[in-house]
Amino acid sequence: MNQSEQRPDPQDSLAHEPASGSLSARARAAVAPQSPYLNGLNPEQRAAVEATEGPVLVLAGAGTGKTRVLTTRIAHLIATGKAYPSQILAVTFTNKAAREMRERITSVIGPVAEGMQWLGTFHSIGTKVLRRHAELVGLRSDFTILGTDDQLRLMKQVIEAEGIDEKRWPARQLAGHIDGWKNRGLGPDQVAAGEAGAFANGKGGRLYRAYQDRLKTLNAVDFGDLLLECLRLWREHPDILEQYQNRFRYMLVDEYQDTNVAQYLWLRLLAQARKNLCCVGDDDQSIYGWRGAEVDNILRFEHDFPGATVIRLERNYRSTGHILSAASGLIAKNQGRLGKTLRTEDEPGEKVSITGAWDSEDEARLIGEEIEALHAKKHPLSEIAILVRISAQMREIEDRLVTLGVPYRVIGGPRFYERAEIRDALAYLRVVNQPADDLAFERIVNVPKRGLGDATIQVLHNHARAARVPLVEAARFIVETDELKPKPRATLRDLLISFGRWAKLSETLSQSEVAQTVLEESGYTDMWQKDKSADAAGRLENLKELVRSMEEFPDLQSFLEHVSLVMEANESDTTERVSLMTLHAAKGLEFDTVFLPGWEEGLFPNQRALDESGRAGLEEERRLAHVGLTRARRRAKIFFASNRRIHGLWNSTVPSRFVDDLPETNVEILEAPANFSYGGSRFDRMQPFSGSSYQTPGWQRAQAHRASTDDGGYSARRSGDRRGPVLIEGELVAKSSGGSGFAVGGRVLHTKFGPGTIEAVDGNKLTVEFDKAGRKMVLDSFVKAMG
DNA sequence: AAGCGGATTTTTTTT
DNA sequence: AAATCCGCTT
Repeated sequence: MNQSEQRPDPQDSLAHEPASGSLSARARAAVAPQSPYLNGLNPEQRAAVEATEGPVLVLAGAGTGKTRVLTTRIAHLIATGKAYPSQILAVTFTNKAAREMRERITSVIGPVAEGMQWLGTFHSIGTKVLRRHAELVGLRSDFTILGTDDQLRLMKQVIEAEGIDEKRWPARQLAGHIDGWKNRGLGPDQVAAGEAGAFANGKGGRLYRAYQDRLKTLNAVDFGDLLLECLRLWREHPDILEQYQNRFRYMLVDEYQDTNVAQYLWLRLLAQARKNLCCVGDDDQSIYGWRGAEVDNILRFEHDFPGATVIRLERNYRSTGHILSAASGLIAKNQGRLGKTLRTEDEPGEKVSITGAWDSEDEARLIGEEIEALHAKKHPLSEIAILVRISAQMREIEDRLVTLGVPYRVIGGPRFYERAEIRDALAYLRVVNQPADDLAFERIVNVPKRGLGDATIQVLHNHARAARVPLVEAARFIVETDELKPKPRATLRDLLISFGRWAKLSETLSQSEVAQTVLEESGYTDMWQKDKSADAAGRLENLKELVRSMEEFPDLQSFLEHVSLVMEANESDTTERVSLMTLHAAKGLEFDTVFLPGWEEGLFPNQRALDESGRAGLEEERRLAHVGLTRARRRAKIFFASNRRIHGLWNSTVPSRFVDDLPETNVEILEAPANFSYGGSRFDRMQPFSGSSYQTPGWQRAQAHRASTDDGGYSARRSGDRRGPVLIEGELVAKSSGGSGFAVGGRVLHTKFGPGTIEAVDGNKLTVEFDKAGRKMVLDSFVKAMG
């Protein structure tokens, strides 16, 4: 990064004492007494900017100007001379957020902001710290950062080395455990024995330790280590911790609700000394609990940092009245929250619409029609987003958009550097750069296929382990023996010669030229050119992009660093398109019009989230709904379908409880079949949420299971074997199903499932044994009584 | 060593 | 329905 040349700045002498009282600082403060950057802030925002000393928690609801507060606060610290740019630690979660913040600070106070060398993600800052003190935690400063795939490969090796059946105890699962431990700041020695023992008959802790040992041998770390090793470093070397505590006069954290325990500990160590820690976040937007984020961190802030100032930003500058009230009403149903009430001075605007569709295809069709109508009214497509709960919902919507010729773009998906072709290309470069990189070598030794399969690799491994040398070294030895069959032996020899040649090349050619050559001569480019699958062209495109982007870096080392932590696909596509993404990917974005399909029980709230995390899971799902709604500036449109195919099977579904959580005055029901009438649906849920009944096997699975195993007669069923609370019946049936009067034993005809016999009546839901389709639960409006 | 076919699995995703 | 994985065959 560019270092600031503007003025003397104690950037590299960590021991240099702060200079807030210095003449230069005071002089600089005097230059800008008016602080023009503070203009236009509302009182709360201004308070958040000016409360520079001590712990501060800024609870910033959606659309309340959070980023503005954060950037202005940094500008304020610098402009008033309270700190040099290099003395401010500013942490974000994504590189994108870090980049945007840097840009915005620059636009407020100019290029001084370039001197903020400690603005970045937890991981990039952790990397920086570790590289400086690598030897103290048993690494060399040029350690490599492993991606998920390398990690998995390594774990497989560890599991096998311990003589454990990888099929019974999959590496993926172990990776999950280790990841979880690292998220919680636990090293191999700190994991509770009972917990570690749950994996592989008590070998969990041992595998964790073995994995860490292997990482050290390879001079590698995984993402979790970037934080964990910092913790260890600081705990074991208080003098070094002190240097950092002195350096970081002010600390800021964005999206605090997403921090995990390790990150919390990391921050706490640093903040202990000066306590100038400002955390900005929104407990109502915590949606990453499933990957270790602890909402508790934000809920407990005042407790953890006594004397903390808490500032609430509740003025929303994004959405119109109805949307905001709908979102507020929804989130108010959550128990565990600090409580904020968003308000707007904007007009009420359109109500949030709720549309019932017959099935998911119908739903996609309705959305497509509305988009076309909006487009016809000159609504820019780039201001329209469709937010889904799970990626699987995208396909049908994409199909529809393609049919209609509506241009769209999918946001999210696999990251550029996670793609196989990029990882492969990088692996080649890693081996050229550092032949001892076993993981990289193993990855590409047989890509493209050269006939060096498992058997050959095994031989290499055996020698490498016996002689305690890297695989490449072992390979050099083996090709001189006759241990391998002639063919693989010759192939391997050729490959080694190639690597030698490429390494020489890198002395004279530029990095990107070397990459180009390696990819061509190794046959890698060729492999994709011969590939006839649909995405082969895209992959070649990505490889080109990779080679091109290398030109911007002085050496391979810094490029690899960049790529393992930062690199993203370039999204410089400015064409007019509708955006399609998951709700998770939508956080932080906003659009004029937002479509929210799939608000059905089981899908959203997601059944699995409920099964695995109970009430906490439900609340996180509700926060997700809240995030979805608050993405909309002027129009939010909710959809649900009565039939949806899940894993290839048609299921009839029931509107999400979140639909019922919306205040009636802020919504309008469109095209809803009679029985979806809003007032009624809130009273006749299939199964009101009540802890115990939702605990384990998912309601739907339980339902399905019951349907398939319980083939007893009516008597058993009629005698009230229905689990869970008793539902209000009768009244609504009479009201909504009018003359139909469905009764147990009656014959009905369903548009999709054909004829069947009613097994049970439950409000406006019927359990029907269909002649062809088996037992299903359907809404009575979708069947006709048969004579 | 590689490729086919049956079996199994199926959320959300950053670094 | 689809994609991925695993094991068996060639």
